[in-house]
Amino acid sequence: MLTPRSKGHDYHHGDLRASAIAAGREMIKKGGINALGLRKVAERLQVSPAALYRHFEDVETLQAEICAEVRQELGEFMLAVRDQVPISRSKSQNAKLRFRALGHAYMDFANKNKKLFESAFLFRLHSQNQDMDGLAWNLLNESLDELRGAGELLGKTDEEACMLAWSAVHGLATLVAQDAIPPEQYELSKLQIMNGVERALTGKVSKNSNF
Amino acid sequence: MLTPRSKGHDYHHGDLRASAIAAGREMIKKGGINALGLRKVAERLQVSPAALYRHFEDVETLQAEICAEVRQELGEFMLAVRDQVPISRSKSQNAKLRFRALGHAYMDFANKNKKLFESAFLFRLHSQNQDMDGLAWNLLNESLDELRGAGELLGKTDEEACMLAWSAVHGLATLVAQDAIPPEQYELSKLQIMNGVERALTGKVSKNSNF
DNA sequence: TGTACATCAGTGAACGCGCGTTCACTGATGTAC
DNA sequence: TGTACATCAGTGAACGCGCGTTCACTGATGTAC
Repeated sequence: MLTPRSKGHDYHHGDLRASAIAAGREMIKKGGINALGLRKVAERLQVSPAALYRHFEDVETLQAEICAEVRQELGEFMLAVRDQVPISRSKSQNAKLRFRALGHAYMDFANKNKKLFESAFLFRLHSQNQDMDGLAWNLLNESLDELRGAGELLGKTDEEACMLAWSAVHGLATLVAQDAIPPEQYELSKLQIMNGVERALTGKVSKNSNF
Repeated sequence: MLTPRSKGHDYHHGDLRASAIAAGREMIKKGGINALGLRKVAERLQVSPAALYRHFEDVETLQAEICAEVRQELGEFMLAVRDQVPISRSKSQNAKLRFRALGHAYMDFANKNKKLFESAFLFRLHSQNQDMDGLAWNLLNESLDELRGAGELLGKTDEEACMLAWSAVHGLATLVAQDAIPPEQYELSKLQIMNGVERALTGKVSKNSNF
């Protein structure tokens, strides 16, 4: 169990809110956004359905909070992967490798968490209607700054860089999450996307770009 | 009414099958895939729910058929837009313009039919699990052949071309369909994608690529 | 330190709803003779 | 050309189901005195 009861008393759950989000997450992970239901979450936590209304206004709120959490996770995963890239001597090389790491992480997350990824972008709270917020988006812009600082973004290219990179990477992520790409073709496709994006941004691609 | 009854007899509908698909399409168009329901379709057509079972095995079949129809429409729209491109003297120019037209059409379709586009790729019949079928995909490959024939695809680039073009264009289409892109930013974004893709494929971009 | 009590997080039963699907049926159509 | 009949596309009533949400309630917790 995610939040074990500390004593023999069953009446109070401990942290029902967090448990509900975790349980809902698992349901979405397995069956997609439609597999999430308030009653099912309650049943899974062995709690009466009404109890959840102490923590969430309605089922849509729960849904939205889970999706927001997943988006956050995606960003954190990208961050972690990027920061695992060994530092290169060359500033340019460093910027490029870190940039590629972000793209890879984004697509890998979608590939490993298909339903979660799909759902996370399907429903948002009204406040966060645009994609141009959130950790992932900020990391991309940070990375483009690094490339720019290293002189790897050409003038005209620069304006387009962000949109192209975002769309291409998000595009393959979407496709793989929806099983529109045969699994055995995924790794190659990922490389192709990153090579293509790098070529579009910098005008060339590092030799032997196998990652 | 989509299929007006020819006489005063109400018992037989005329073409319930086609009407059901059309009605369902409208529902998805307005409210997304979840707005589609067998009973709602029946009510809309002033027909008993059970009548639909003469034409569709179950509600999922209806859903899948509508989605397949939309995917077909998307392809036909792309075809139509591409064939409206005036013929250029240069073979290269021609290939590029026709390629760009396909991309624009794809994204415009998604922008104009957000919910339909979104749904069309969400559910497919088991047979058509992969994206690598359908008119849209074939048109892309055709277009890449034209570019290749005109000597506009470089060796290493060639292998990546298809995946990159598909992902980038599909990516923006997805984003705009999900309202993740501010409407006033759409036209510019679309240009940026096509310029980026063209640069990645050909190594350069036609001057003043405003379309 | 012990008791009274407000607070809060749960219960459990019930609500109405809309859904997909089934079944025995019936009205219209068109074909054979 | 008229009638008998098989075929087929509808009807309408009923089924069970699971859903989100509400309400009056109750058990546990922790704070004031």
